[in-house]
Amino acid sequence: MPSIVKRCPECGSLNLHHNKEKGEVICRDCGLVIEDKMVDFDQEWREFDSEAAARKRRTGAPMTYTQFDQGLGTDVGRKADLYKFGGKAKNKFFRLRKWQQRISTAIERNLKLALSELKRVSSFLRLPSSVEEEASRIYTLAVQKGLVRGRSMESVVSGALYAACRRHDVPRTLDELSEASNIEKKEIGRTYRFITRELGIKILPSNPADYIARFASALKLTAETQSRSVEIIEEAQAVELTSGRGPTGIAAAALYVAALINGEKRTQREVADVAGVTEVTIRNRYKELLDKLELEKEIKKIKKKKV
DNA sequence: AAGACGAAAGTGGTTGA
DNA sequence: TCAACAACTTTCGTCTT
Repeated sequence: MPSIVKRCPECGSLNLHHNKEKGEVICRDCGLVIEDKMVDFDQEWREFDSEAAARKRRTGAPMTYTQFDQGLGTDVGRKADLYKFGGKAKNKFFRLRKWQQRISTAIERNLKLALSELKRVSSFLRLPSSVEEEASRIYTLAVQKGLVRGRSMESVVSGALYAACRRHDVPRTLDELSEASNIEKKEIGRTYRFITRELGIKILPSNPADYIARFASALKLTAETQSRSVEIIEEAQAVELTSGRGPTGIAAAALYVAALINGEKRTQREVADVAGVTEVTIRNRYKELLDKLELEKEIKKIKKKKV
């Protein structure tokens, strides 16, 4: 596996975790995020072994959904699209394909615009190309199913991006999407729910720990605090403290506590701002954490030290 | 004076009759 | 379709550092 970074600059460890989906390299020993905006080295496309034909076709430049005319046009509805659909949806898909050929020019126009908007937003958020690719694919499917009708193109783009982020465990908050696209948070959430439902895309609730690296670096917290807060989240999950709660709130509270314990206190306000939740939510989660976990002693220890 | 705390009322979405 | 409900927010007064 090609990698630019060989050693953790913080602790010198060679035990690095290269997460290509997130575009991050993390040191397994000290938790330092060494590179979080790296290039994605992988092929953007996976081979699906059920599709021998698709493999044959795949010579020359890689097909990509981020370019409206490459592999699209009258060729929309390639078999690779079907890999996540069942038999019922397949028939539908073939019908749509026929349709598609008739109105392909209109769709091409739409896609051209939409995909450039998608690129703009995704580069604003510095998303890895795998996510951009996925979002393009989702958007393309949405257009083919006519889901954009009655909705603004931009909001569907944002919804597709949000869904792609979630699928790749590289979650961005709705606030971030909203800031990047100038679409209201509500609207993005609405279209996100709509298109994932209509396209039958299953998305698991995101893991609070996925937010830690980003929040922590925004708050300039040390690697120890980071890994500490991930531990806290894991403990909390073990006691079922996390289900049904907003993942960002949990991440924020864990980070807040970890910072407190490690003597790098940040105010609730600061943490709340980067996590996109309110102080109240942090307090609530924080209180639950103290109740259920054995953290009170540690915090008291810190307090005594100060006095 | 700033930060932390918590009560109360409001919001938008989900669920179940 | 509507009401109950959970999670979260906003707002605001009070306590702590």
